[in-house]
Amino acid sequence: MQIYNTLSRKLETFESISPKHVGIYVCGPTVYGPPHLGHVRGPIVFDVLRKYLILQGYKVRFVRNITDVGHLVGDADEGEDKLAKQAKVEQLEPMEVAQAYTDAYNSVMDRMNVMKPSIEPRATGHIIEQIEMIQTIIEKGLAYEANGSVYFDVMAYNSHQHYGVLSGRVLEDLQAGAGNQSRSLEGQDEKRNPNDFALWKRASAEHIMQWSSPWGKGFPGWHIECSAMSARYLGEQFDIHGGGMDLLFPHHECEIAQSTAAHNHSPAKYWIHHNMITINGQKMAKSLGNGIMVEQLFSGDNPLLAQAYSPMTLRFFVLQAHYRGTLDFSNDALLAAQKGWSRMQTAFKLVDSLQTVKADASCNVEDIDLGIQESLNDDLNTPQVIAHLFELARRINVVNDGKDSITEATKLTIKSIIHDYCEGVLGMKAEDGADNSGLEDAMSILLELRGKAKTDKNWALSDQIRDALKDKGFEIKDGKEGTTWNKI
RNA sequence: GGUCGGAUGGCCGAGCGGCUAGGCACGGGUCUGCAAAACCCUUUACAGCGGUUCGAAUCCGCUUCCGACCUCCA
Repeated sequence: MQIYNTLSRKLETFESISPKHVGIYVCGPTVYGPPHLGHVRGPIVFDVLRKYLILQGYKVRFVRNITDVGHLVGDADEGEDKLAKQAKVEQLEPMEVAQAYTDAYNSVMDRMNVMKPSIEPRATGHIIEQIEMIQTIIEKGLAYEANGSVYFDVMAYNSHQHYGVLSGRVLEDLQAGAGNQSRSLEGQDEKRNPNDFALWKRASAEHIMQWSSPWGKGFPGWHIECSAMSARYLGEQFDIHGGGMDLLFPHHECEIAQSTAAHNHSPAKYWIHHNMITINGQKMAKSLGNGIMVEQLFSGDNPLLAQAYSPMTLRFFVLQAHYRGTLDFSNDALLAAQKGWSRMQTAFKLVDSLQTVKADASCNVEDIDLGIQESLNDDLNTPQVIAHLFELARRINVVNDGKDSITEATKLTIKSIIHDYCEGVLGMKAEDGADNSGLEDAMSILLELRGKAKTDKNWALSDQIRDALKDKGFEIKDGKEGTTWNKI
């Protein structure tokens, strides 16, 4: 498989560090608010990657953290701890806030059919590991304490290593630009160099979340948690580190610096970054007020939405774009995804009832099977995979209409393509009202009555039944072999 | 100001030197009491200007727009 490595800015052939085992670390959410659309892309993309690796026979350990240590809020909020701030507003304990939003996040992940991480470590549960790692870095002379805080010494590090390998940033540029847009950060004057970043921050008295450390009461810096937890669960060197492009700098750059400082080598072999979801061409951000909560999408309760969309529609929508490009969100785009996914599902449900022939079948499906594998191997090109699946749906329909024929073997291949790639790798599972118990009987009575009305050419009545059922969410279809129904 | 990405048909989105995805919407048809569903057909788009090439949406240069990031804010 070819995969784009941000570290080299090139497509590389994926080779796991140890045979048949893959370690993946993905930066998880900071749980200080309900999940929004932007939170959804990364988990889906890396879920697909994980599932594809599993399909290829790899044993995957997938670690996704929960950041429940609040970090400093930006300029407007006077450096108050994010979680602590929200806690005051809501009159809750910080950990209660973190727990509630962690649950909300995981619930969304479940509904979107994102596999649970193998390990889901919390930052607050790994304070000791973080402190130990900071100590190691200090011992190596690459960090220093100042007034109860510890900073990473970027200049010292850069004299032996390259600070900027990942993001392509040059230290001089950073300094040059620093005066321009940079905010006035607390404790800036304690640093030896403005580029130094915090490993540990001294906590002020009103800071709710704080821990004892060799440097006094405080809390860990933003970047150190991922370094400490990935090393703890995946080792000092692991295969894949994933995250959003917005984390590339400074977060991932700092992770590399910290890990390299502590362990003498770069932590991850492949760095994979997905692009952002935009609304009207702009990144979704709280500060821009254009965020759509995932719950709102599922309920339709947002001015930008004409209706509610299902979790699988969202997933399909995300997968219809390549992970490295931005994806522009709109109601129309979601609607298109919903209709497309629905059509594909309808066709795939037909497979079991397809008639087969012994020989001389006019329809074959090998090319699709191969095409999908090629697309997946080509930097996880899910839009192409979906295009192939639509072609498969088309062929199924043609066979179903009796205009083409397939052998039993082809039918099995079709089933395995759907099973392995659509349900498996893409993680698209059928969505219909599973709870139809008793409904069948009631419905057959209605349809019988309607059938009678039709025989009597009482169109008014038959249409009335059909329309009324449609209002309630049941669609009636008159086919050649009788009438069928399904939940919309 | 610095760094890095983009600009593709009505919309969303692949493609990244020749074979010109896919979905949705639109139009025509088959089927149908009418619908729905399904199938078939139709529609040659790549910001602008130069250049390289037998050949460019794809490579190079310039221009114009747009976006992301720039240190404690996924």
